[in-house]
Amino acid sequence: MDTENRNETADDAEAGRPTLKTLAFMTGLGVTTVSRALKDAPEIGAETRRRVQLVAKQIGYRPNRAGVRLRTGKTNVISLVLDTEEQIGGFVSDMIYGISEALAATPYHLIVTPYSRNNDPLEPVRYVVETGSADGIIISRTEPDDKRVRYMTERGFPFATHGRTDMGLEHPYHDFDNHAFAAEAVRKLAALGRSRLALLAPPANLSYYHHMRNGFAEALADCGLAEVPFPAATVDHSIEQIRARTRELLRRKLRPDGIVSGAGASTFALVAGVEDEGLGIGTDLDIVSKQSSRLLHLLRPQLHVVNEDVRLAGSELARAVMGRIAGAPVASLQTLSTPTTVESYRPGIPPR
Amino acid sequence: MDTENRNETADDAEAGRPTLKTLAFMTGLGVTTVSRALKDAPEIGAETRRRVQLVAKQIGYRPNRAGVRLRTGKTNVISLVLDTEEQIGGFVSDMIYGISEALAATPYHLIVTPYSRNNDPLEPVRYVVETGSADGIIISRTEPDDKRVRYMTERGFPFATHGRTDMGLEHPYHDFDNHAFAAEAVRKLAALGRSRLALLAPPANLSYYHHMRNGFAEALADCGLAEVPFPAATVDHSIEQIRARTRELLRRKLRPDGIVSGAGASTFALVAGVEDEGLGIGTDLDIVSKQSSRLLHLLRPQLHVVNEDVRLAGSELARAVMGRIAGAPVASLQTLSTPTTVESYRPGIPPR
DNA sequence: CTATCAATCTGTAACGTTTCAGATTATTGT
DNA sequence: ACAATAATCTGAAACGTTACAGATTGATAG
Repeated sequence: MDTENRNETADDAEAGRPTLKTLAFMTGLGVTTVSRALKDAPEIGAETRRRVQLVAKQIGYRPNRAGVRLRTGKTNVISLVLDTEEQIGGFVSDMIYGISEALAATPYHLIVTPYSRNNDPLEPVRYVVETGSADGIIISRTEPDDKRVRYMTERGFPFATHGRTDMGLEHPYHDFDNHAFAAEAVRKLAALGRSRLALLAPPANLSYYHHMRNGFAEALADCGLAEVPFPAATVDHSIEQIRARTRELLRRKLRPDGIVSGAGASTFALVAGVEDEGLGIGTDLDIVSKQSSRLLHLLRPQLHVVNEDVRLAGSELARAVMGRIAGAPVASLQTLSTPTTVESYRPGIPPR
Repeated sequence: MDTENRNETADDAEAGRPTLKTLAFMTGLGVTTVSRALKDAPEIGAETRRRVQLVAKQIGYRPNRAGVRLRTGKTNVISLVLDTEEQIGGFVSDMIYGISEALAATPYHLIVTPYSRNNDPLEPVRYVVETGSADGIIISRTEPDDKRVRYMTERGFPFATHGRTDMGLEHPYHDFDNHAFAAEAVRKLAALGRSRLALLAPPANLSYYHHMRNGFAEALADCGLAEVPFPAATVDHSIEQIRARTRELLRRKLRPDGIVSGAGASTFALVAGVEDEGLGIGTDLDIVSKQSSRLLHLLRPQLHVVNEDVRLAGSELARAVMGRIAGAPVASLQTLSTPTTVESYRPGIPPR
């Protein structure tokens, strides 16, 4: 037998990164056999399998991603589609860390696909799907009737959304229970004896606007409290805008004595506006705010906060897309994160 | 001539995403010609070139990345190597936005390669280099004598660092001038009549620790001021730790009347510590802090701040790696960002 | 009129992987 | 002893791209 010339000469396997051919040469097997042995295919002898895998481990074989991708179409990439107009707040870092965490023990890589809020949000999604540059997509800023969700669903492209939709389509998602958050917040303010509440809400096109608004409205009704409308500002506005609008809000004849804020960074502006008007947090009015980074109690200890774990959201979303790719039932890929109870610190007493 | 059967039949070019073969079929040319026409190779007729490019644009041809990558080894990917233990502060978001901005008009994609600070920082770099999963790398948390820099330099692998090194190796970098920042900060405090200054510095292993420290020390000497040592805390410590250490610092017999803080998030903790001790910012002592998000003047208007544009850093770094990949001279890929002058707001007066 | 040359174009092979359709054994039943 | 079968293994082809080494044409020079 001409072992000498079975799979090219030894030279081929010499330099550079080991490939299947290298393994084939070293084991004396065919490249096909090696390929199958590595993925535990059934028709490979137990000993051969072990032998191949041993050698592969020894020489540190890593499948060439381009080869796999070209042949199979599988990219082993998850794309995080990001709005780069995102306001201050660092929300995104945690999300990325969370995703990375979930991807760490898998062959998946994370690729960031940016878009500007001013452009069509469908554009980056279409790009990824059309060019097949990822196996799955994670999107945020989800809308009740979301073009992107429809697009990907129609094409059977795996994805998970940060936030739910409301269009009769089942798909993987992770969401923070903003309904519960707002309701909790209102009840807290009620317990504090506040009665005229305002809500600094998300922009009205996003899904969680409705959740938060409904939770707010329901709890308001439950507790018999009144709303002071505050439609002029959303958590998407700039710090300066929110600050200015807050001042206007507080100059009304019937100003609120309690505010629920949907985002940590916005609360910075809110507080500034309140104090610009010579009012005191915890005295003239109370604020309950959601936050993702734990800075608010350092801003003003009198603030009441509810923590949103965005890192967790990232992990969950990554798990969800991977689940979808692997064909898991969608129902098992939908998670809702329940807000913690409202945390309050007594002024002057540092938290544990 | 058997045009009928030149490059397979029409069927091949029918379904799915267009490839070079599709274009070859449509134009009646060979696949090689099409490939060259698209990249403006010299030996292609002017008309042919135009014709091919027109058709390509019309049908929305996009080169298959896996094909290119397999054939040429070029990935068209930049890897951002990230420490996922990063403290609060959202620093990373801006960096990513900046990089995305610079990559937007290029064929490059951004991939995030995470690592835990507890593990070997060389590990993710080695992974990328060994598997060839990117054409270039961006790293941060640069050290004066940086293993990663040495590793990549030895292998001729393109990279850019956020922060400079000091090991006699030329390489692309972007850095914020922390020396100038610290010096500016000290001068500001001197001008405010402060005389005993402390520095909340970065961890001592990082390059910019030395820059900041030296700037601090030099300006201190220039102004004839004294230092109150504060080695117990760094900007990498947790909020709680910094807060506690700050309290200890302020309980010393000779406490500082001015503090320079190297990071925005740390300043939150610093302020809390100061106020825990019953001292007032702007009265008992002044603080000059660096910040990347513009929240500090909302925390306490009395704070003096210098802004670091991390988004810009991201763009510059991306440009630098791409330059390196394209073979630009290293000297042209080293940028230093000069700090703005110290911004101060008078209490109660909202900033423009 | 032929040889040379430049200008265009072309097919083949290769990158590393997986799938397909066998080929080679060894094992079994009769 | 022989065919049938199961258990292993195998080469060739293909994914889409680019580099290499020509082929074809028309024009130019001798």
